[in-house]
Amino acid sequence: MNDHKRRPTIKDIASLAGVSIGTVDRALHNRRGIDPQTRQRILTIAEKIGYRKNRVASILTRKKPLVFAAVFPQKLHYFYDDVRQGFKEAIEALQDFKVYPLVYSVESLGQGEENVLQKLLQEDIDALVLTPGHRSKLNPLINQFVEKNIPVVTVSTDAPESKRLTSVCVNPYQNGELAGELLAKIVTGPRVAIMVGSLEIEDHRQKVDGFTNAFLAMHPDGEVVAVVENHEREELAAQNTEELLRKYPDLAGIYVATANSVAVCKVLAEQHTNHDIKLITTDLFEEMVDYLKKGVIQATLFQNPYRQGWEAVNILFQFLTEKRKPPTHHYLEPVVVMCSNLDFYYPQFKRRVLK
Amino acid sequence: MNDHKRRPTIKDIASLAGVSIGTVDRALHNRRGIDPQTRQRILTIAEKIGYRKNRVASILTRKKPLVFAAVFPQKLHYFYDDVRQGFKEAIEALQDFKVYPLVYSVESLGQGEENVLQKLLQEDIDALVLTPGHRSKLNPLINQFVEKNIPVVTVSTDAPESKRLTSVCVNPYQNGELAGELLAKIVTGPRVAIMVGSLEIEDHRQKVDGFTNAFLAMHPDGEVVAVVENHEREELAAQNTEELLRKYPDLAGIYVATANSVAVCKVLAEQHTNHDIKLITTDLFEEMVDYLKKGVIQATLFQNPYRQGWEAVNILFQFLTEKRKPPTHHYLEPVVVMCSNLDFYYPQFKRRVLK
DNA sequence: TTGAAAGCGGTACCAT
DNA sequence: ATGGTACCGCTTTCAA
Repeated sequence: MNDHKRRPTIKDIASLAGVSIGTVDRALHNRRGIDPQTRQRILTIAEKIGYRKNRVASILTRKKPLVFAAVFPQKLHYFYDDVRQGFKEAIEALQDFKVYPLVYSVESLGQGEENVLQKLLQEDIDALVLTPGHRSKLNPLINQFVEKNIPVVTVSTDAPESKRLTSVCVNPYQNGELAGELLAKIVTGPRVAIMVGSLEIEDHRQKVDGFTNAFLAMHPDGEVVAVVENHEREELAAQNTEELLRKYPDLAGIYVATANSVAVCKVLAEQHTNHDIKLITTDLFEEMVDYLKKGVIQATLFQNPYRQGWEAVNILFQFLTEKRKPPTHHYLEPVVVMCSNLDFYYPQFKRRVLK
Repeated sequence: MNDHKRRPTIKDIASLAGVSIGTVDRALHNRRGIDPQTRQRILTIAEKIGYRKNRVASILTRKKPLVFAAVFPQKLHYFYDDVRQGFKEAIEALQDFKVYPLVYSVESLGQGEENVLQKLLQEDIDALVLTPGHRSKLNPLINQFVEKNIPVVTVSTDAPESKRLTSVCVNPYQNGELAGELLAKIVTGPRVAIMVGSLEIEDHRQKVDGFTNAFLAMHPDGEVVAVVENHEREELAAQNTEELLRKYPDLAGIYVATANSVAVCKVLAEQHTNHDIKLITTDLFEEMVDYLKKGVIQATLFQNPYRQGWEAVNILFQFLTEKRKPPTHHYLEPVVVMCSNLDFYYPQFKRRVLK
């Protein structure tokens, strides 16, 4: 177990096989210009002595840098800025391996992504990270990159029908479940409501499903009395909230499955004296901190945007440098954030850089 | 921002300064045998062109492997096996950098650590990771390693008076706070109790403090009616629990700040019909899973032992390869684990390996 | 004090 | 089809 025996190198293989290191390289990398016999012999030897290539050395000899391109939205700063930051810092940590960032922005999710991707298709990049807004339009574009041998990883949103390598995100269904379980435990009455951005959005629908299932499973006589859409508009969110309060005077909890929860908080903070409504929200940004501390928000489910960007880079790096194929989804854990662990995640959870 | 300009190398510095790369190396590493004038000149140039050494290349030239030694307990398998696993896999991921593990075990925390460390002092190791049991006895030993220029990182427990580089752990006070806040939100009555292993243990005492403060702050008329010690003995834990139930028929919650919570669960599961007691526990292992699913345990605070081992390795690696000094404490986030996010952490949370 | 050169473990390209 | 060798960026040793 405590082995520090020297790792075998191509030289070892070469001398064992009685050939040059050039030939060994040919055999190992399936290059042409080598006798199938010798290749087989070399591969057998390599296998036998447990050869594994030294990535450090092989990277050192790479002449062209690896360029990792990214396309992220600007709007919803609190979220995508963190994704971008994670992306950049992950690359920064890989600088010794000659990895460089090439970052593009679109105004908001789904706005002009095609243009940027078209432009990127001309550039000489080695990998692509993006948050696809319009899947149906983007799928063919994504596939074009893949066909050019440029792996693509989606972040936070997905384009599952495309040939992207993997998707880094928090499983929305699980996220909903966690919210449902938590609210079921906190709530003092059986009736709760859900607010989403839009039920058209797959992510939001899945959160609703996960929440509903978990809440009903955990709460003996629980009931989800309403699912309302705020279409990411503050006034509508406020209006919806007031309506909920009026319509269900005994409402015991609300789960806001989209990031736009501030309007809800405002309404609840004002009406606070009359109702005892437990609020579970999604994501984390500045305006929420006070509401968390004041107890208007009981807990929020954090999706770790910084880490999403970070992980995307590392998945791609591993794929490019050692052909390691990731599973089709790379799910991060949703995190229950309350007052006492807020500091870990706000203003921004800096993953301690590994290596 | 999108720079892929080639990073400057010592060669660049050399030609700019009109010296050989050997001299540049001497200047950069403060080696002897160089004119202070030239050194200064070289350092200025390096600074000006923003030189940063390529760790990949420098590691490649290292002839001797780095040996990372570890001493972990065997008992409390569910916890220390994960720490060990994290330690090993982190090193595995660094194998291209010629890092090798040297793992020793002691039977349980504080049992015979001195012997093992004495033995290790003779060996040619480059770094040491351990879970110090008896601090007072271990401090001088730890310092001996440090004085031999072998950095030491403590994991999960600490030896703060020693010269260890840093300690990787979950801040027990924060852990307690999180428990307190959570229980305050879940509980249906004001009176709760705490069970620890022993109040002699700093870690447990801090959890008690953190819990108490947070619970009282969050719960308007909350009251911590008892703090009992189970001395990590099942019978005692069971006995204590029964006593609590008898003495405080209105008990609304229990926080078990030590890992030994199964006995408590058993008692509560039996008495379940009479009392509505919310239970928050610590750590996660097999026997707890059922109790979580049945709702006997409301939530448990996971301390991510796997990641603790992993992080220790990477902190040491960074320290050794780039002199990066970590802060005196490396706190990991305590994680709220309930049914719906259990899968991420059990049987064992495998951090997706980065790079 | 300084320079030159070998070598780490691969890759790439030339020559044979 | 195969061998030889320069080179990536740095460390280390040996000469000068």
